[in-house]
Amino acid sequence: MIPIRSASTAQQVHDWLYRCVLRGDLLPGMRLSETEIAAQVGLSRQPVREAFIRLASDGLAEIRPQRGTYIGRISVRAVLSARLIREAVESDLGRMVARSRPDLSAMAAELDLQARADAAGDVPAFVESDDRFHGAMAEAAGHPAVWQDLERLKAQMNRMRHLSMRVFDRSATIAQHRAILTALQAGDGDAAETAIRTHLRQMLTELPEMARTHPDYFTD
Amino acid sequence: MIPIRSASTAQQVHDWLYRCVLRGDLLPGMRLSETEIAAQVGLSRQPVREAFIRLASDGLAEIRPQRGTYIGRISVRAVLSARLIREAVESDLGRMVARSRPDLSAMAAELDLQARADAAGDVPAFVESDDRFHGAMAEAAGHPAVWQDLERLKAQMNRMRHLSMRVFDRSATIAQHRAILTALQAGDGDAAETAIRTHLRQMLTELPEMARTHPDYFTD
DNA sequence: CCTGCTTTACTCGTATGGAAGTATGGCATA
DNA sequence: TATGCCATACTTCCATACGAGTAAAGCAGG
Repeated sequence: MIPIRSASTAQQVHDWLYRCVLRGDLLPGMRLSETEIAAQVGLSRQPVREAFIRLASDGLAEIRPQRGTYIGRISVRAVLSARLIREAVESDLGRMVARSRPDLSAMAAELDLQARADAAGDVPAFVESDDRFHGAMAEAAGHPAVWQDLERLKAQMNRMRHLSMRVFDRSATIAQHRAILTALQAGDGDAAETAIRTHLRQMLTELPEMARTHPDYFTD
Repeated sequence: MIPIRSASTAQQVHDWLYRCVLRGDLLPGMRLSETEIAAQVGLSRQPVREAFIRLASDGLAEIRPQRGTYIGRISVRAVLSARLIREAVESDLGRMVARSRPDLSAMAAELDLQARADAAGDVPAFVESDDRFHGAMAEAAGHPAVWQDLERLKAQMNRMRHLSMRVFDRSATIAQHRAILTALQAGDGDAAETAIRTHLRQMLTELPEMARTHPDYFTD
């Protein structure tokens, strides 16, 4: 028999809240009430409370003792750190891919998806495909586990991107992705690194813009 | 008035357990009982349980529903991922330091500490100074927050190092650190990157060795 | 009108009891 | 002896109750 191993209720609540925060359904600074959520999902406070603890560990919520729990604001510093880490790591991964010349059809497929999502104006689909594009590169480099680690760091970044991708030019992102893929297919490590760094540095201009537009969503 | 804000008891229990795991006082595979720990620290089960949840979020414990909570084994994959990420990030940080030529006395001070700790055979002190050495480089590069992020990923790695540093040649580590510092002081970015990558690749030989020596402490 | 205290309602934090699930040992059986 | 069933003891998980601390509203006094 297949071990379905339904996760604990508290874990399920956490996963639900986690997605809500990343998708922007729960906005920075918003208040989270244990009793309120508990009533919504038909549970007692305890599992909800434990879900909040997990959420705080993710850096997505802030538990202020005896005061209340709030959705954390997007930390500019955290986004910049994650960005720097991504630039360094993905540069190395890109070089590995360029050297070993693996199959890159997965990345190409995501590129097509992005074009369609852009045309349809489906922002969530675009952002998710963007993620999978970079994940596919890590996979092609033979280090899928590294992408798992980056996912955690990227949490804060993703929240911003769900906002910024509504505003900024998505076709520019697609062009940058295409440049990366072309360099990788050509096996040109230097060009790949350059393209990757250029692409990820795009965020350095987007971030201050978003922080200016939505000052109450950001901190630091 | 200074907001002392004594952390919640659950948080204190978590911090205590966290240190115990990293120092190796709690060994991989060991069983953690809510009731037992609760009795030890004179609390009820609930705060201990919440501490376990935090510990699981850190990847240091594994909660098996209705079965028990166990200290997680050291994931070889996680260590390799963290190592790859560190190599990429610290290479970039090293280049930044070499370019901007900031004050590096903090790194030099840690180097001295390591020599003394090695002579005294104080392994924990050595490992902690090793950490601060790398942290000081991130600080010198102007990105202390990046090191904060790496600390989380390094958790699994540190557990291994507390084991391996008892076995392997610590003077070799010191020599590698000296090479890094020398390159940084000279402002030689290429040499710094080479030294950093060489240093961090040392782990690629140590890890399989440790996994072979302590097979029941590792997984993957 | 403004200031300061008091009350009140709310929050999170902890303790405890019961429910559901799992592993283990003993026992009957082949 | 080997095997399968079953009762028991143990675990985590959830619900509930109580306590401590905070914040804000109401009110008295200037």
